[in-house]
Amino acid sequence: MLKYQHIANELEKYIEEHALQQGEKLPSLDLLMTQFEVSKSTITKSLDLLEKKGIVFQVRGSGIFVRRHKRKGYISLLSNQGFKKNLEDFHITSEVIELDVRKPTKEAALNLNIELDNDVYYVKRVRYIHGLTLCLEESYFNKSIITYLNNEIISESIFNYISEGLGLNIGFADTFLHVNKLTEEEAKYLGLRKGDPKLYVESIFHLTNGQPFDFSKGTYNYEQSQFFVQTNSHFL
Amino acid sequence: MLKYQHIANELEKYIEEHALQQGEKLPSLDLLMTQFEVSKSTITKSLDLLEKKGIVFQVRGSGIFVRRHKRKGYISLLSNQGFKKNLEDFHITSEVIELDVRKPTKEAALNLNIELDNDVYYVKRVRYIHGLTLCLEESYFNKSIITYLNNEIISESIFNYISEGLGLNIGFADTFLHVNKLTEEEAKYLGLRKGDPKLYVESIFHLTNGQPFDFSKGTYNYEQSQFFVQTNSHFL
DNA sequence: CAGTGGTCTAGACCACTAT
DNA sequence: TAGTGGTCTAGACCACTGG
Repeated sequence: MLKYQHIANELEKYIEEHALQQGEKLPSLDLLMTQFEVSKSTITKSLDLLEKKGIVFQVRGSGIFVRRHKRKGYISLLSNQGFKKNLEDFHITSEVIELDVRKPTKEAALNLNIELDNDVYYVKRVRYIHGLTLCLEESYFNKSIITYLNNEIISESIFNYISEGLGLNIGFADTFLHVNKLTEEEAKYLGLRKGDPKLYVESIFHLTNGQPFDFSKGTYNYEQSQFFVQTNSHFL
Repeated sequence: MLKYQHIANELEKYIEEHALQQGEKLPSLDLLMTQFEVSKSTITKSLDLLEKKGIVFQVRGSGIFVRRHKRKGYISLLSNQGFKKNLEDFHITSEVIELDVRKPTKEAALNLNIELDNDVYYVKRVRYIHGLTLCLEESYFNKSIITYLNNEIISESIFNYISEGLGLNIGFADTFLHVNKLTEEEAKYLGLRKGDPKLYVESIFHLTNGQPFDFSKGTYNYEQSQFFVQTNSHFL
């Protein structure tokens, strides 16, 4: 493991275990340098990583502080992997409705950057949070990248299988959000009524080399839809 | 201006002016080093910044590539500053409904981390996008930080005034999203009907030193609500 | 195996904060 | 003005990609 990643993990663990709250101060750069026996740049890199993740903020001339909001029960729009990572805190389960190999729709082909006669894995699932319907999701996986899927895999964490099982490196994702009214079919799956509000989410996931491998469309139950996003300074 | 910021700006401008598309390659690190006459770390820092912003992605052993999605008309949930920055592309206007100094609600006091008897500026606005109602927004500004506001300022960009006019450094924000049904009052302001879907957004903005200065609650017109978020590798 | 990006170091110097 | 974080350099060495 890389030094700066290791240090970042240690610091994150430290914050977690000591239940540090927003605004609490971490040791100074100098101290961390000597404690971890690395150069200043390496510590800086660790802290930049934690800052990107929204876990700390650094104030020149003052110190390094914990960043942590107070609200519980919100799902991060960023720490995502089809949301699995923080779903461990959330008891998420899935019911698979369809799984097969087929040709992509025009829309899927466009978003996956493939031809209409290439194969994709098509997955349709209902996902539950604490036993309540969270969303109805359709996914298209580029079969020339994701070469094999089965029922067991997609009931668990697909993204974990992609990294560990297939040895692929997941890079980045683009996510598009709309608010709209439920259709009759969607309402049925979610246990709501036609015309009720929905959050509609499309995501395109890419490997580190930029190739899109997953195009997903999800319709979220508005009653369970509490999301949050952390924004950093360079955006403001 | 810092070197790495300057270089990042130049590269961003270059990508913009040459209308480079997703996947197009930028010059190698070595080339950039010699062109800009800086050390490798400085170039790396520039590129890391652009990567954070979702403008490029780097592939070890291969090169530096432009990252850019294809969809138009989406508002970034991150490049926000109350959304002003990318609103320049969007012709946003505001109508001020209320502006006064008052005591905060419990909710506002909690989120701004102040006492109930401290003063806040209260601002209520309807915001329009291309002349259509985008959202109804209520904001609470900590008056001990934002010492003065008037109608002219809040019709323009509040955040610009805070940085330029007041010389304050805006640091980071936490944003919480819900989907729900419009109340009668909200529907009236947005020109929709009671019970229609809404996106409800709460944001807490902080200075670089971690002090919250603005708590805002916005109700978005679902017909104009198209948002996107870019996720980077360290989250996946 | 050549080219390209990533990690890490040691150290100089700068900019801001708190007291 | 002491303490603390931020920028920048020059260079060594590592890890991955692609022909």
